[in-house]
Amino acid sequence: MPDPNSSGTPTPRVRFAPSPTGFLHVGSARTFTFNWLYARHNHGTMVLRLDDTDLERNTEASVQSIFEGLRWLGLDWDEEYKQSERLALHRKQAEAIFAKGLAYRDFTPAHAADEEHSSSQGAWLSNPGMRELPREDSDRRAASGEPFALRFRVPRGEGRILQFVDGVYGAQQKLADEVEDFALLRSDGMPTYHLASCVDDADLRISHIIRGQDHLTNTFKHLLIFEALGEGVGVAPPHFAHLPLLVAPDGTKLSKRKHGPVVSVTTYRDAGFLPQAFVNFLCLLGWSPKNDREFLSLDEIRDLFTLEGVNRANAVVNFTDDDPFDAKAVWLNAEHIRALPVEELSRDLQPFFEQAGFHVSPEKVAAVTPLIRERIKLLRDAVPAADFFFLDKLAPYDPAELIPLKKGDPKKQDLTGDAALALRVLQTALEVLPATTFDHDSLDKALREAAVSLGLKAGPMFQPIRVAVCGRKNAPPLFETMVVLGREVCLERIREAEKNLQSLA
RNA sequence: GGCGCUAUCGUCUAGGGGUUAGGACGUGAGAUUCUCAAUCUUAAAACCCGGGUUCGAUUCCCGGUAGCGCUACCA
Repeated sequence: MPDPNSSGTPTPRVRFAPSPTGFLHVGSARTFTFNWLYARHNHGTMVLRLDDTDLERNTEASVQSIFEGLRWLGLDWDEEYKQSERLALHRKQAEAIFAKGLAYRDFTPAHAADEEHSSSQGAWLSNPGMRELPREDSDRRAASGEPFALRFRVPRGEGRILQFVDGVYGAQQKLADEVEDFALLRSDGMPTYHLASCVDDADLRISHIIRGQDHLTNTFKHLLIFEALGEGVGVAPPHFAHLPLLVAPDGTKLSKRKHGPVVSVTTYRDAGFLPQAFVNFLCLLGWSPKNDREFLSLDEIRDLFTLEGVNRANAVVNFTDDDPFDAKAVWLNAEHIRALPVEELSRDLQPFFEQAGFHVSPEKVAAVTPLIRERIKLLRDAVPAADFFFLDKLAPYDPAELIPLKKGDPKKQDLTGDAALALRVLQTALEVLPATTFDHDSLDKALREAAVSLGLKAGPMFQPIRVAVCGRKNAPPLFETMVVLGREVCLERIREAEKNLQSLA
């Protein structure tokens, strides 16, 4: 790691600050990923901070599920904090801000405030009665135990302009008069998000805040808080960079309530996404390497990642009712599956077979993996793609499948004649196979020779055997499949097929 | 309502004062193969609208429209 003092710019410190109110959301996963990329690209520090100041909604189960999701992504972090353990600091800072006269106590009961705000036509900006309440009255009421919220005293009537340069959206400014007197402390004494987050960002010396664009306008409030923090002139605010939001096809922000499990990273994991594929997909939503490449490894993304590459428009995650996954995510997953060494893929596949009830040896899975690798897009596809390798007895299938169809004209099928042909194919296979070595080349040679002797092309020759052996028409290449299955299983299944075919005729 | 942000194929995006507006996914067609898949070729598919500025705007500016976000004692 470079010495922060050796260059003009210190190494960045970024943070990901989820609030544990449910499972890890794909939007959160992307925010985490972008922070991680920024940190690792710049040799900085990644901080994970649980923003759990909302006691009502936070649960331990959610904390666990967020960690689970983050671990699955395979991205690490360097420091870890829990906001709820830092309450003393938040309160102390709130008091300091109050002591400076930059905040005031608002004794309006919470529910009453709600009504007032919603009934007022224009935007609610402040509570003049409370903002102007003399200090002695305020102290007296507080001392008597009357509950109050602490509100920031936003500068008014001064024409004060709040401004910052966003790393993605560029120069931003807003009149302070248009910012409402937001709460710092709730009436139960707990800090709000705005206060806790800024206090912690300052205390943890966060240099860059990279977060969702839904915080863009909140940033003006945060600027005010940073200014109110610390001794004299306040604390220099960190750099801000806001990320375009991930939205559903209906254009609204992805939400757990509205869009269900499709917004949870565990849904992707359970369906058999590879974490690197998922991360690859996430990065392409709102960021571009600008080199026409889309299939990228994590290392490549990390090397290419810059804030300049971040787009400003919201990105649609294109799922439907029929298919919960964006087609591009699925395609990328298939690409990453093919890029994986067989041993690794085989290891990743094992739990999916187990879960489907196939208690099969790793050796068997390893043998099957190369045969299905190009035929699956999600890891879970491996189960239906490979089940016939593991079944003792094939599931019943339509014996008519054993009969090869003539191309282009399935209706003019001479069913009985073709059935007889298929039967001869199977019988021939039964004659040839016992004497054939079960490796690819020998099977290839033996069966092709048999085809010639029957006056058949490869297609009509192989289909009956394939269906007999796999129980269906679409399957991996025949010879490799037969090798994995072994001679005994193949012969047995072909005999069974022969029986089925005879019963048909 | 107020304030802010955004606007290129169906989706993700590149681009940028003069281009045949590029790529990817998906979709259609074809090739190849023992089926499927993979692969290859190919087709259809976009600059929100209106004004400016300019010799020339999709690109710059303004306005409109639309979408999104914030407007909580949620984060």
